[in-house]
Amino acid sequence: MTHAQLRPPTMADVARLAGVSHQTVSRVLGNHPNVRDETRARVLRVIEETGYRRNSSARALVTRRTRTLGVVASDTTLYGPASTLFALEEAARAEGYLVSTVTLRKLTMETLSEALDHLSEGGVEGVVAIAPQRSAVAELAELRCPFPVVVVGSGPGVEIPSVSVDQHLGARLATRHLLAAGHRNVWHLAGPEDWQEAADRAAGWRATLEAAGAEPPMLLRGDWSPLSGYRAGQELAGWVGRGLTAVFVANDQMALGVLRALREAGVRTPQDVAVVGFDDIPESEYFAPPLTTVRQDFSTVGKRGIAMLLELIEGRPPATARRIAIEPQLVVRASTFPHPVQPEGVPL
Amino acid sequence: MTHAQLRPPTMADVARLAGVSHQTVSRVLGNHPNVRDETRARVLRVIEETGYRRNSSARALVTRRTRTLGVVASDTTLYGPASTLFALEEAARAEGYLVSTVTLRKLTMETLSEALDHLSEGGVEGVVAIAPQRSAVAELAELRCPFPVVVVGSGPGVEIPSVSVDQHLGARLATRHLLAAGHRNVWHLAGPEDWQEAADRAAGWRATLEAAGAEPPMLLRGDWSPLSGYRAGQELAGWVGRGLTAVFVANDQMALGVLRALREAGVRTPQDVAVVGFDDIPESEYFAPPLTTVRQDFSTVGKRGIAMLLELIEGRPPATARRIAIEPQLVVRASTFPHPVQPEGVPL
DNA sequence: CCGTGATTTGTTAGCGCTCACAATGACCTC
DNA sequence: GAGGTCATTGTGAGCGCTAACAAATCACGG
Repeated sequence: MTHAQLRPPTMADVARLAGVSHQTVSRVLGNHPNVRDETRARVLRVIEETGYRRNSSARALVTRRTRTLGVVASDTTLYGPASTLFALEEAARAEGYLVSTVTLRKLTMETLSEALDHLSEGGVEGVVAIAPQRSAVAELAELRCPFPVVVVGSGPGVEIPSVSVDQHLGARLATRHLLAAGHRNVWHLAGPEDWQEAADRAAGWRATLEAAGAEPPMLLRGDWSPLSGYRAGQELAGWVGRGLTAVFVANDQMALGVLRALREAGVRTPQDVAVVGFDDIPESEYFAPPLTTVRQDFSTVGKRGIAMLLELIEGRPPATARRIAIEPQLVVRASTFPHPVQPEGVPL
Repeated sequence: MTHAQLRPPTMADVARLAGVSHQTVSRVLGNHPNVRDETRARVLRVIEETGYRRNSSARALVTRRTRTLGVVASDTTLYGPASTLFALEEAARAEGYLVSTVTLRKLTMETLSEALDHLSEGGVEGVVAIAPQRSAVAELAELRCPFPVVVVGSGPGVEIPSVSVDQHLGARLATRHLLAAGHRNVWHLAGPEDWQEAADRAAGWRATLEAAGAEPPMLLRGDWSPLSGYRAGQELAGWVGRGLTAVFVANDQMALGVLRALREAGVRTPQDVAVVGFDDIPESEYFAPPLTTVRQDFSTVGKRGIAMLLELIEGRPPATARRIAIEPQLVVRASTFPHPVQPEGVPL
């Protein structure tokens, strides 16, 4: 590894060594057509020899393009945000952009504003916010930003360009699956009230039950963590034998906690209580029992999010709508019985 | 949200509006002491009104500091890398640096080299590589880089500055715990051969057994995934009753698969076979049964990694060694029995 | 052998900022 | 009141690059 020579070579250095003007070097690097092959080869050889690299700051200064995008995220150790982050970076890199990330411990107006400031200092041309909390997104709309912002992971209902998975549909798929398997009713362990996704999933669950003529039972709340699922599971165990036969849990991690609580209470899954999760984290297939869940395509979310942001940056006419919803998919495993009895008409 | 005015205001604009020279504006922004309070206030007011922001490219061009660090990672949906990434970004931001990430699907010489190129184009001042694979790290040492590189997560045995958790110690803690609980021998499901961490954990396991006078049994290999753990678990189940009473699994995800396979084979944990994992992912506490495992402090890894990189960048005399190993910690849960019998002397 | 147009190369002027240094004025000291 | 110090402000140069334009070179038909 060689580095830290006192002064890295400049374009002028390369030009001198190759016996051309700096502009010719610039043309070679820019793949300009009107350069004689022999000249190009000579310049490239000198570049190779000296290890020359264009100074990105000087370039950005004159072109007014930093080719850097920002991403603001939180909870990146969770599967969903981590996958989204990954997909965003990959999509941006494919377009020749660099991605700078700021990861927040908690998403509030201050932290969000600081994050945007920090990214702005870094000269990003636009920002994608992985912001699943409603309050944060609302504030995002207020903030005065010198660059475009796209929100990812917060459904519609915001005034900002957004890309997200159709949570309402996912919840309908999950609930319908349980009803179709013969359950008369479905309980729901929801995520934090402030999260758009949690609200959408709860709404989809409620709508499906009502459409099927079932009275939605008491709604429980967790905070996405296995622990909160465990606590809710203990409460749910108390309702077994009193009408509880199926639970739709708003994410897989909480479902894991629920499974443990039920198991410890002597409740069998799926014989006594069927459980459906949401996310399809890699571990879900190996839970006890393997978890039926709803899979989200984060990769598509990332690609579409970057595509939308670039449209905004480059001022292109919008090729797509400013609000995109991507379809999730039900993955059936052993924590539910697949359609043992076809019950009375469940509308799709 | 306001943006995309045709030309953002420059320092000269602010200077004109405030009736001062551009240099005075620069001084205000740089918190220079010798500016009269009244002048400073006037300048700040104009900055506020115009929404002026310093052009980071122009600044970087003249200061030769982009205040941007790069991170190369792979498998960022795994708990370990994701946590490390998070910790790195947080530590860098605390020092006023921006972090640009490149996430690789697979870590090879080409992809790594491309990633460093991409970051270099973006003008990073240094790079942290979350590179747990030995081959990749070896190549990193060969690559000619115009900036310093620090490796994180690959133990010692590389020629590059590195920060990592002491995997050997972690494996010793796990194995010793099982021996201390009365097991005569401990099996091991290792990670991929190419991974430094996998090798270190296997070495620690072997060393502990040999020190205790036990003959290390056949070593199994997985690829970190729950599925590979499940397959290995099926094989392990066949050895129950033939000397297998304890397994040390090289990560929690594989341990999850092992637990499922054992359960399906009618083997009870921990009564028939005790299991220890590695990582302490948030889910481990809710496995069936809750998993005894080894916790790694990724946050410290991140902080130390950034600290080391900044030392290298700023050419400071090394305040710390160029190879740092951080102590992991055993977390005992229900998948093992804690010390029911104190067996013949197990050396620490 | 010169004019015409295409190709290839060089020259100049900034991009917006910070640094080094010069200039100004206020305030002291003897 | 001359000379010195300090705090405050301004001036000019230049970081390394690209864009626009100017100049040189070449091919070739008349």
